[in-house]
Parts: sequence; C-alpha cells; structure tokens
Amino acid sequence: MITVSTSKIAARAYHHGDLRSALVEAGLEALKTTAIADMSLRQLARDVGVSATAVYRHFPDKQALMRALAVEGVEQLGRFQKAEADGTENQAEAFAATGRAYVRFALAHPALFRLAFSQNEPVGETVFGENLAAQMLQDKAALATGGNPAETRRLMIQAWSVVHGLAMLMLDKQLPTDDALINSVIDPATLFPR
Amino acid sequence: MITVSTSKIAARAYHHGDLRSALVEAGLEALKTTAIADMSLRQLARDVGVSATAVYRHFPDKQALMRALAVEGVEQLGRFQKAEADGTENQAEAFAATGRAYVRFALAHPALFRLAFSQNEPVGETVFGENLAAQMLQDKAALATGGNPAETRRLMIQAWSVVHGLAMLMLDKQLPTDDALINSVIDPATLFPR
DNA sequence: GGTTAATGTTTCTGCTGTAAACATACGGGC
DNA sequence: GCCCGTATGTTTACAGCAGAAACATTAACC
Repeated sequence: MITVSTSKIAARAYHHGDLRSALVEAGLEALKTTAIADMSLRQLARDVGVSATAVYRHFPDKQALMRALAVEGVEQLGRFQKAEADGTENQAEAFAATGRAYVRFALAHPALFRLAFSQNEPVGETVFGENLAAQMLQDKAALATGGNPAETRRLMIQAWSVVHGLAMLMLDKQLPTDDALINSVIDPATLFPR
Repeated sequence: MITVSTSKIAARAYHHGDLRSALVEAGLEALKTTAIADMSLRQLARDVGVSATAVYRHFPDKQALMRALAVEGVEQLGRFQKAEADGTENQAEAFAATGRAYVRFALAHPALFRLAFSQNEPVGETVFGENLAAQMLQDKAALATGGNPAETRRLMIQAWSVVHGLAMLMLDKQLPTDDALINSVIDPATLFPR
C-alpha cells in the first residue's frame, strides 16, 4: 500500500494519494465480474473508499473513466498477442497465433474486451496503427499478397474480421466457446490458402 | 388504428386493446434512433400512452420486452438475406449476397442488430437452425467442401465470423462503413478460394 | 346481473449519474 | 514558521431509472 501522504503514515487521510490510478485499478478488477452495463461509478468510488463525486476531480464524466479502462484493455490485448506470437517459428504460424490470442483474450476478459470496442472510435492500436504486433501482421500480409498494398489491406481486414467475429459470436453465446473450434477456424491452411 | 374496444369507438379507453403489440412496435421505432443502453421502459410506456408499470402485465421485466424486439430483429434480418439471395444467379453469388446482406442490415439497423446478439443465447435462427436462408447456406458450403460435414460446418462458421466481425467493426467505428470495403472483404474469389 | 380475472393506475423504494456549495490539506512565498 | 492559493476531497440535492405493492377499472362468463 503505497501512500503519498507525508504526515500520518496510515490513518484515514482526507486526500487519497493517487485516486486516479486507484479508480482504474478498481475498474479493471470490477470488469472481471461485472458486465459493462452494470458498472457503477458510485460502486467504484465505494470500492476505493471515496465519495462518488470525488471521481469528477479526475474524470470529467463516467464515460471518460470507462475510456481509460478501455485503453488499458487494448494495451493488455496487444501485449498478450505479442507474447503469443513470439513463441512461434515461422511467420505464418505467428500470424495465426496472433489471431488465436485475440480470441482467447476476448474469452478470458469478456467485459474488458467488449469495453475496448465500445468507445465508438479506435481506442489505441488494435490491428492497425503503430502497434507492436501490427507491423508483424502487416509484414506477413504483405508477404502473402506479394506486396500489393490494396490486397495487403484487404487481407488484414479479412483476418481481423474473422477473429473479431469469432470472438463476438462466442462471447454472445452464438457459438460454443471451444478451443478446438478456435483452432479450426483460425487455420492458415484452410482460411486464406494462397 | 385497429381497436378491439367494443364500446365507445375512439375515446380514451382504460384498456388499451393490444398493448403488447403496441409496445413492440414502439420499441422497434425507438431503436431507429436510440442506442440499446438508452432504451427506457418508461419512455416506451409514455410513447404508447400508458403508465410505466402497465408494461409488466405483458412482460415480466424490461429484458423480456427487449428480447421480443430481438426476435423481431432476427426475423427481419433473415427475410432481408433471403430477398437479397433470391436476386442472384449461381449459388456462389447467392452465398456472397447473403453475407453482404448481413453486413448491410447491421449498418442500416445498428441498434436492432446489436440487440439481436445481446441476448446471451441464440435468439431465432441466424445462421444455423431451420432458417430459410440457412438451408441454402448449408448447401453451398457442403458443395464447396465436397460434402464433408465437419469441413462444411467449419466453412459456415468461418463465413459467419467474417461477416459478423466486419459488421461489428464497422458498427463500432473501427473500420470505415464503406460499401466497396464490404464487397472487397466478402468476395468468394479471395475469401475462400477452393 | 353479479362475480372473477385481466389489465390498467398510483405510490413507493432504492439505485443511478452528476451539478453546486462547502471543507480540508499540500506546497510555495514571505 | 506562518499564510494563502489551489488541488482534491465531502455533503447535499435533483432528476430519471427499474420494479414491487396496493388499488381501480373493465370485460367475459355463469
């Protein structure tokens, strides 16, 4: 428990120390068990031990807080994808691993994943953008399309659509959340052969 | 204005006549301009000219009303897909037309489409099930995979994932809602060649 | 024609986001 | 070492929400 308070060590300080970070952390925690629609600003404030309106010193409104959580989500997703891709050998396998990681992340962190795509704007760098994983994806796609930029872009969007659609359909219980199913759908041999 | 009232023709009758249908209709209308999260049971009751709690005579809770709207949405989607597929020549083109219809329906009726997939269970017959369009899809998929049932299923899920993902990414403003983009992504020649 | 069930209304509770006015305490200049 | 401005809290208040409970009205049937 790191407190910035300079006076009394513990004590119930009037000023929290780092309320903003605490709220984000509490928010991420809450998203593990709470659907987006059920997220409550007041509850988060209670979790942190602060009045509801104190939140407004750090976020203009509830949506701004949620957006901060969404940013965290996108970053976690990117890191997870990179880690999964790093454990592969050839570039085709890395491409597929990134896709499978996308879906598995969504299933592991449903509310956080949904939140990341509920902002009505690209939040961080998901698939495009100057992402860590993005460049690798682009390279692989370019390789597969012989360097044609338009075709490269199309291939990337097709790939993104497949993984995003699969993730959403599984999250929304339209498809069984089956690991074997993920692997069969995201299979370079059958998905984008040539 | 069909009123079941047997006594006074118009008049402000105590009993509405067909409140359930009226609520569903008002709900569909509201979904044209209102996001799911902003849908209010009380507002719908006001629209129909009835007290808020009257709704509970026809739906156990708000979610039940929303589910009724979701069912309507799925049916509309299915009808639209079938209509689009009917205007094609060969079966491959019909398959693609069904997919493009899926995405264009989503873009034309965003809230209704989202609602249809927010029920945490398959609501009607979207892609699988004893749907009108479903059988045609299955046939085409079976043809493409030489009749292998497992591969047929995989192909259908891949196709569903692509169109659902593309629809969601466009709805969530992660991709431009560009008709040319839809056509390029849902192109039998590049998507599932062979 | 009177009873009963279906379908309304009024009233109430506890939750929500957020605006306004006020309180506290940290940090820098004398 | 004191003093004051500013950042960061609190209290109070309001309007809108979903829904529960008690009551009113009407339609349908014996």
